[in-house]
Amino acid sequence: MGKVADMSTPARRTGRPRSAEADRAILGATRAALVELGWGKLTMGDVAARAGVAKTTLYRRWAGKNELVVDAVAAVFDEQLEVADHGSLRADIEDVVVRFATLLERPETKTALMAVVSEATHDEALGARVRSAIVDRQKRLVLIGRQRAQLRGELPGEEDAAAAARNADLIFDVIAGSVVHRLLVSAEPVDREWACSFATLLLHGLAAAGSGAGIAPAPEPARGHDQKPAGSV
Amino acid sequence: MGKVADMSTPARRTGRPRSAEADRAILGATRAALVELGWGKLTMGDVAARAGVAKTTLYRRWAGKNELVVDAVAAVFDEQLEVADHGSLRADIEDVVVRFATLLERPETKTALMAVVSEATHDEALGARVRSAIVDRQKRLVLIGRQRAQLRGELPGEEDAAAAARNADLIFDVIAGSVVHRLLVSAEPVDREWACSFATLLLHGLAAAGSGAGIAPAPEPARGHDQKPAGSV
DNA sequence: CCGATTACGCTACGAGTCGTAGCGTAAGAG
DNA sequence: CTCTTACGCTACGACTCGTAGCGTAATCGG
Repeated sequence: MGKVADMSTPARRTGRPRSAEADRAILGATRAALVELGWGKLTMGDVAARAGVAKTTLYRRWAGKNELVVDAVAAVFDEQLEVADHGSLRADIEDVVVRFATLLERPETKTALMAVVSEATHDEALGARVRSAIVDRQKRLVLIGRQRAQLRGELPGEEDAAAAARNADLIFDVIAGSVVHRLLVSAEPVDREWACSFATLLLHGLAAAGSGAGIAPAPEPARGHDQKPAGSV
Repeated sequence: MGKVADMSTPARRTGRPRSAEADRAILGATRAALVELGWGKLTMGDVAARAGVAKTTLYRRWAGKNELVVDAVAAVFDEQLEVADHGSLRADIEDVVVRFATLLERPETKTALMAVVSEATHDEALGARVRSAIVDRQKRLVLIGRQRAQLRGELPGEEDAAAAARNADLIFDVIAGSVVHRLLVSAEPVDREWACSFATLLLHGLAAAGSGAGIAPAPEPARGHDQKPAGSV
């Protein structure tokens, strides 16, 4: 199921196989523990007890809390990957926003995602794992939506492939970031009204950004890139 | 100096006063420890040692790691609150984006913010503290920017005060969320090019969203096809 | 059926952290 | 000077971590 980084065990043909049911039990127990305890108080021993598994079994499969939680959450994201064609770009955007918000409102994901991202700032391998297991799968939805919109004539086709990729990344960061921030930082609901306002904002931005200029791209040399870090450490 | 939630100690006129220098040393040591160790491995004992302070002193002032880190990070955000008038809405947006990104690229904030937000999903008091100490101060920049743009005639004035507030919240979530996501989740740089693309997206969205409709807000459950943007932009 | 191999459950362990209590001392307030 | 509070220090029980060792269970190749 999850087990994203198990490519490293290609040769294991003999011996007792690992219990697939233990995997399910462990990941489920991890999600349950996340809901009740939160990231900070979640312990490996507790997860093992809930799963009816020895603590050592956990460590045989995952290096630690971080990796375990990534896989536990990734399994949830696997469920929610389909998105129907709603006939218009606006409807598709609103749908993906509400859908993503619903996913984030689940207490398991809510707690875990931010914690894992935080840990990933020191652990590049963990970051890569998060991106491949969770982020990239969501990004696919943006690509699908754009393709549909282009077929409908709602968005202009891309001239440059590189620019298209950059644009898709931008849009994904805007959508996912806005929803996450609204929900987890501002702690306010992503209801249909908000989704509608957000979609309106995005639609106009997209229509313009795709068709080239419109508002002057700002004079470059005007100001330097330099900030004042005002170091305090 | 954060100390956001010390309103609860009004009556302490007698006795030895708390060392203000200890506060500075502790918060500085916390930031340094965050850089080196990250959230996960940061311990109260370590912070105390770095600050040259007894561990008990830490617990006399903060309930635990969460509260301590919030204040330590909030102090950083205090430094970076000014924003100059760059003459155009686009320039102001790009500036605030780059500025915010610079702040988030500092290893202290990078690590701490997400971790604290994660913990806040289980601790409403902590969430409120984060919002009042960090988020709301950033939100002020959005309000200032909008006011300037309205004075310049770049944005229409608001009819409804409630709608104006909702709109400001939306814009703030979009800006902050997008930058955070780009930087911490996608792990890609917020350079001038990205800021420019983002500003373009946002500018067109703003111009349209402010002037009322433009793209039909879509019917509720049974969504049909919508017309394309009326090109008022 | 039989060894070889691997996974599992269990126990135990040292190391490290947590948060608190107790004590004597330092520093302002009245 | 006395009262009150903060500080540094030490020590403590409780807990978590991650690992090691052991006997047992399951599966594969011959």
